Amino acid sequence: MPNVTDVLKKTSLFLNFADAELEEIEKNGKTKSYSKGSIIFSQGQPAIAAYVVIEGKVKVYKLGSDGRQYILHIFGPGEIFAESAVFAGKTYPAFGEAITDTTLFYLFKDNFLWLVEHNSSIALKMLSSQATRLREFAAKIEDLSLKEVSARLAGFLLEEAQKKGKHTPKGLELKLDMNKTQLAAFIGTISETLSRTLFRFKNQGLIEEKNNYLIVKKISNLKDIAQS
Amino acid sequence: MPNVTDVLKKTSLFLNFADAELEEIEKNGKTKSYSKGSIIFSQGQPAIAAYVVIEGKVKVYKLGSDGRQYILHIFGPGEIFAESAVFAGKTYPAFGEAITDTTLFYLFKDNFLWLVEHNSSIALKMLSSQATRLREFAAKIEDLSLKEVSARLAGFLLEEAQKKGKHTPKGLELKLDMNKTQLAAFIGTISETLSRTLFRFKNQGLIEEKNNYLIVKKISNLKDIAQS
DNA sequence: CGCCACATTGAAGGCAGTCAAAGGTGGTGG
DNA sequence: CCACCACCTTTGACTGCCTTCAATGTGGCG
Repeated sequence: MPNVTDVLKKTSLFLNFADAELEEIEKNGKTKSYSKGSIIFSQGQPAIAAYVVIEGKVKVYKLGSDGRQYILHIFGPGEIFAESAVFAGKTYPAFGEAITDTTLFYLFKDNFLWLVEHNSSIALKMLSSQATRLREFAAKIEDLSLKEVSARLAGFLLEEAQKKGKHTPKGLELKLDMNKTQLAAFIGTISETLSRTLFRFKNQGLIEEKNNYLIVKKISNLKDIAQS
Repeated sequence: MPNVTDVLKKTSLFLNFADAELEEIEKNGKTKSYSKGSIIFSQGQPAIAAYVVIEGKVKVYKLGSDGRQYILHIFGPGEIFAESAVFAGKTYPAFGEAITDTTLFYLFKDNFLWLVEHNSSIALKMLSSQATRLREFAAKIEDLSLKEVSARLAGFLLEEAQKKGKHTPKGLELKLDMNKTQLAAFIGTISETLSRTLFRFKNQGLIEEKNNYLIVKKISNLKDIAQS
């Protein structure tokens, strides 16, 4: 397991913090591990803490009455989540689940609020990161409301390729950090439809798939599809 | 036109502010009027200010490539909007348009950021209100992804009825503060589909419509529909 | 090898968007 | 006061994307 302090140091919120401050924060929180598939919090539970991912991956999702999920976000090491539930001061508005074996650091509500209140640098960073998330959500709403699945998938592929694609002779290579059922839930559809849409993209030569790797080949065509 | 100071006093952000502080804020901003249909800002423009509605109504919306709109929010007197664009520090992520004749107060970026930085009470209020908006957006995403139009409409009616419905012998009476085309865009559909769905609700005796007023009659049935 | 979760493929059906046209309503000016 | 016009709302017929249901394929692991 990675060192907790090391990871906290790298979370954007605590960048440039003195060691003593971090030590204080760490002393007031706790560390807990979850095995793959464990529920971290459920929608409707009182929000008792925000979390920093030390190791592993966490999905935050909404559940439909028929059991279908919509994945709002997947968080990895160094990222903080569920802060806004703490600020809104009520209950968690979604579910949190470990999708790999995961270790989390707890920032308990009262301590965290105190920290924000007495540290305007943190407050501003929080505001900025919340604003960014708000922007992401607005984009998601736009996509869901105005675009069809192929456009959403193309948009996702472009974003991922840009964020962490590796250049190869054939195109931008990228590895998904979730399985396809989860990807389907992330772009607001189901695995069958995703499968068919990917097939069409492959047929058109836009992408290629090779043992768990996707190769994005025709960026500009994908951009056209993502537009409309 | 209502008095600007009076309205600012009532915006949640500035509650309990001393007169001198408000005066300072007002001195640093400006007031501007828009006629119905005017664009206040466009998606992609640099965010220069946040706004407080003094009078009128403003819709904030996303535009699809085919011209269809999705309305993210409608703001009325005393509400602040576009703050998060200022915090994210980039461009406006959506369009803002006056849907009635409207007067706005401008909180210019630098002044506003200074204010937040030097006033932890404002920072916390902002965080809380952003968290609430985030929660609203998450609910919208859930609805769009997991529910069909009738469920979204039922949910909207219930929320509105609860928020500002007046009790009458026939049921909860409420007046929409937008036209039906806008309502359609708000719940993620188009006016034709909204019209048909409302017709079905009327047929089932769930609601009644009378010269611009809606009467919500069977709350529990609507709740069932909103669920699934 | 057999189990299980995940992925793919096929067929069928429905919800909702598109296109088109006919009401309805409010505002303006003659 | 009424005629006209622009805009919104409603209704009808049609199309298509996506979900649903069902069956088969695949890969990892005990």
